[in-house]
Amino acid sequence: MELSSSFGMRFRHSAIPSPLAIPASASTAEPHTQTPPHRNTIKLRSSKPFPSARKSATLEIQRSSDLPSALARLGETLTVKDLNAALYHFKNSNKFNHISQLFKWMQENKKLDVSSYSHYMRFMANNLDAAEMLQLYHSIQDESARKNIFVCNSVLVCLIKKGKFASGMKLFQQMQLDGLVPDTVTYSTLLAGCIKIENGYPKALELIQELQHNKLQMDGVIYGTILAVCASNSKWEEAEKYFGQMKDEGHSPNVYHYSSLLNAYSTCGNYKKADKLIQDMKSEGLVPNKVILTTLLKVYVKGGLFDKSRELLAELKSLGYAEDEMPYCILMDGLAKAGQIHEAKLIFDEMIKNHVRSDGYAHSIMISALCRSKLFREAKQLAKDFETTSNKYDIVILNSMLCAFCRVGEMESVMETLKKMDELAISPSYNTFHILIKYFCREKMYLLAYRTMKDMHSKGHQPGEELCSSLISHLGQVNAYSEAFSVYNMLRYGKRTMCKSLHEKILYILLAGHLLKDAYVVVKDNAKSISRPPTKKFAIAFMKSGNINYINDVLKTLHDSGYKLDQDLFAMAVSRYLGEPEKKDLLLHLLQWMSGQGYVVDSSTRNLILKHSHLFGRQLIAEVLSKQQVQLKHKNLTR
DNA sequence: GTAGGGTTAG
Repeated sequence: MELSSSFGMRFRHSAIPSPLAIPASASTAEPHTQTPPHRNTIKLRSSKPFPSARKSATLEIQRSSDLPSALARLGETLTVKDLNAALYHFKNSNKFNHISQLFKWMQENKKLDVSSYSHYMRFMANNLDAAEMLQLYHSIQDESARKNIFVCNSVLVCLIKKGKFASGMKLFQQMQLDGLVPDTVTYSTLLAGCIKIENGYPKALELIQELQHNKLQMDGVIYGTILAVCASNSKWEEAEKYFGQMKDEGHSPNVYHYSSLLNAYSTCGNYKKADKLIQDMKSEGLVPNKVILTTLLKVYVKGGLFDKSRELLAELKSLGYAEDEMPYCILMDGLAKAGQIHEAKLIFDEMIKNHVRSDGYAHSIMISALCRSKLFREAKQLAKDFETTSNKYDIVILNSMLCAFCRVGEMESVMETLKKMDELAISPSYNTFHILIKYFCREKMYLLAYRTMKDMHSKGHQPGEELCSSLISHLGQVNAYSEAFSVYNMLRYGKRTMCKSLHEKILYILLAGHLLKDAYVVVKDNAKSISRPPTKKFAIAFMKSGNINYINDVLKTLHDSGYKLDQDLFAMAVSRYLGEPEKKDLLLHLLQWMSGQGYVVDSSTRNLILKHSHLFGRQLIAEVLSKQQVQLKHKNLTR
């Protein structure tokens, strides 16, 4: 079930309309059967006819408002070079729709060369998504274009910009197999992809090694990129190493290099090194810019130097570098995380007073910080303020608001926020679900919490163990046994690790609900994590009322897991079998198995079996039991 | 006339 359907609404899953949709006229334009009149006449009149005809045709194409028909009329006149120039022209006048129409025509009419592809890919890097770019690349017939360095780099730039590092790397490897010889641009492009990915540093190192193996020289941009990778992976020592190496090789660092090294110092808040770096930078004649000073603020904040941070923020303001919310966000987030929530709020208030541009980050930080400090009413008030003053929503601000509304228990505002999410076609995230499920649990709406978790799971989010564990307990308490088991299974078959005690917890719940078959699955898969008392409880329950066909299996499973079976269990099993004579084979099987494992039935059970032996075949029963007797005597003798 | 690098929330 859908999360939103709990509230009588649905999240839309509308496909994003492509801004590049090509009008049908582009491909279905009437072919012009008539030869344009001026073409032949010019040809006859002039000894150098084409340049001027082409020039006017090029101009007409460039100015055309109906590009497809202009192309149908004049396209033939133009050379590939002219068409490439037109692409360039459209790019300069930001006519991206024309670029795609023209390129499509060039493809259909096979009037394109290597630079048509590389230019088009460059120009459209922001307008095409990764899949479209890949499709375009793979559609290139011309082998020399497919392994051209400009073309390959352009495709890779697009993939990396769209955050598709893995597919970029895969394509890169394929390109090399196809004969591409990568250059430093290729490597800096791929390295840039390592900045944003998890664990990017080792991947960056591999690329650097490969670059060196290919006898390519590291240049200023490569150094800039690896410094950024170091910074985003909190590796300031490595960043220092590259910074020094770069200078040793004669590349003088620019503000980018300084800002990355500075950023590398920020994670650990090493303000001494940061101050020294700023001094070095100034003595090299470089002037700290907005980014440098904002990053320095981050260093001070991380280092806990809040007075110095406030001074620096004042300096940023006086320089006109605090016109958007970022420096305020850095400081207030740091203050809040250091427990100085009221100091943080002062910075926030100052920001509001100064009418600083905001995309909602500041509100999101403050609302979350207030919630963390359990100041829910203030958090809710800010969420309400944001609603009235802004219309810039994203999933993070929506989650912050939702959290605040949930914490003060304002169901109506919660619903409004979910509705807004739906209207804006912003999909709920992992955090959205967590916030809602926690809220429903607090409100004792356990089945709604359960349905929300099902929804979450079906959308590909793996709920956290703590939340699952608490929901399992609550569902158990309200006798929702199979729902509890369903939550357990989401964890069990998810990628996350789970605490061993959960197996016992669900086992008790399943036993309370008499879901013995499910209980057996839990015991079978996790016998080693379950202690003796619940195992015993399970064994007794199963012998009493579990499916008779599985009784032997259960006993064997318990035995194999190291559980010592006692006489009571055998007595119960035997009495079940005696009640259903058609299961006599199972009883015989059990008695034989017992002999094999050194178990013996006690005398009263033995007598009971003998009393009913006519049902099973006296001879057989006598044989099996006497075998057990021999064993018993042997056992007593050796004791 | 085409290509590559830096800062913010959960």
